[in-house]
Amino acid sequence: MMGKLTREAVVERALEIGDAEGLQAVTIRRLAQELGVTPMALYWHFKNKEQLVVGMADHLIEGFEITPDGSRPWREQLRELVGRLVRMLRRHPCAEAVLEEVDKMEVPAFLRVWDTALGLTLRAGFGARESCLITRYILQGAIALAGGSVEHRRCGPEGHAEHVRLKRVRFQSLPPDTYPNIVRMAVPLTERGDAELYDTFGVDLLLSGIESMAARLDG
Amino acid sequence: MMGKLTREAVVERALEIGDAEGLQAVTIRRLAQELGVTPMALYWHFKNKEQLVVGMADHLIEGFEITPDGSRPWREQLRELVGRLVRMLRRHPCAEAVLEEVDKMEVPAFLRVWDTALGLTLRAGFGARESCLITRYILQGAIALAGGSVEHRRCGPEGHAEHVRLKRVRFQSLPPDTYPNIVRMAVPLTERGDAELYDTFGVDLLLSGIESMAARLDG
DNA sequence: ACCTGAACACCGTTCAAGT
DNA sequence: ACCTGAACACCGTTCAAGT
Repeated sequence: MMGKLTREAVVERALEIGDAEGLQAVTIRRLAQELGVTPMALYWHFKNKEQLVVGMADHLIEGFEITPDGSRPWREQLRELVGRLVRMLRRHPCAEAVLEEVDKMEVPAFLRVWDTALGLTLRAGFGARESCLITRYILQGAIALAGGSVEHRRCGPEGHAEHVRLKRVRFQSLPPDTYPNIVRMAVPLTERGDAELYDTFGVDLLLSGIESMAARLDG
Repeated sequence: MMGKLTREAVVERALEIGDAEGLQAVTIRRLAQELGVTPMALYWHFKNKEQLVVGMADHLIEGFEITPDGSRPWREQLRELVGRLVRMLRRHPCAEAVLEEVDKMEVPAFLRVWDTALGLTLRAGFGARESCLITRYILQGAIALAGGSVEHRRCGPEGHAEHVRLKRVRFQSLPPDTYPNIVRMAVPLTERGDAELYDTFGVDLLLSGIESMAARLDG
């Protein structure tokens, strides 16, 4: 057809489908059909479906351009790293699912982020085992937190609004004596467009845990 | 066969398979076969596979027995809640996958936990929107953190040890100039048996973030 | 109420073959 | 090197039918 079937083109198409309809809609056969090609053609470029998802993850994280800088404070750099992760996760509705499904050890770009985060926490004065736990905490935490702020854009913005309304109604019609807070807070629970809160309060929340643990080290 | 095919029996068998071989091994057909029954028999007890996974999630969280107690400090109660979540997640290797796949709104036991957490953060003085974000952060964070401390027990403890060794070798054989910290920390990165660190330092990490944000409210 | 049998529409993947 | 065709073993699910 038009142009060549390249690895990158496949991955980008997969991300489009995933962002629009959820990762479960990304299927070898569906992907092949949309690319005007036979399903088996994809097996030339990817060993199997798992490697395709690895490719998607790598494409999402690639280009974060983290430059470890010994002169800047570690908090600042860690915050920047987390901020980029969070923003990417909100741009791509399927990113959370991709990063959960994938074996992160197979994703070069993720390993780079991880390595940078490790370097920063070690510099903060944490021990080896604590640093491992902290980096896992912060990366997974960022994914979980930012992922929660995203609804799959199944059918454009109007479908999204409808989806929110439906969810709210379901919360409100729960038995109020067993779920008093959820029923009462149905509105704020379903408000998600609120990107600002995630970028400030959310990232603060993630990092302040680490910072207060670091303060205990110094004290 | 022996005994009746009950909803609970199906869910428990599904959890056994999931813990032993991973959630992707939990299949309607496989489950039916192990229960000595036709695949379609399961559709009498569950509307579809999604509802089966909901049942698994509910069974995992059920019986947490969270009793909101106005006289105890919120930090303490929140810590207890998170501790129970973390311990359950380590007992059940497939719990993380189950809780990620499922729509948590459909899981009554999870809604109870969520409601309790909401009540506690509201009592701590956070606003409605902040409380929603914090409870999402702490529940998702606990899942992510504890889930990371678990390897699927594919083939007993000896297979597990072999799996860890293999992972370590893969870390060590990465290019050291692009992943210096990961290569250097290959050993602590792959040590996971270390339950104690997760139960103490890990939970501290999660909660100290919230506590320091709460301190800013008072200050 | 509880379960079976046969069928449908979908998967991922292999393997030999084409150009 | 890059793609196709046919086939295999597996899914979840429906629907009519049995007891």
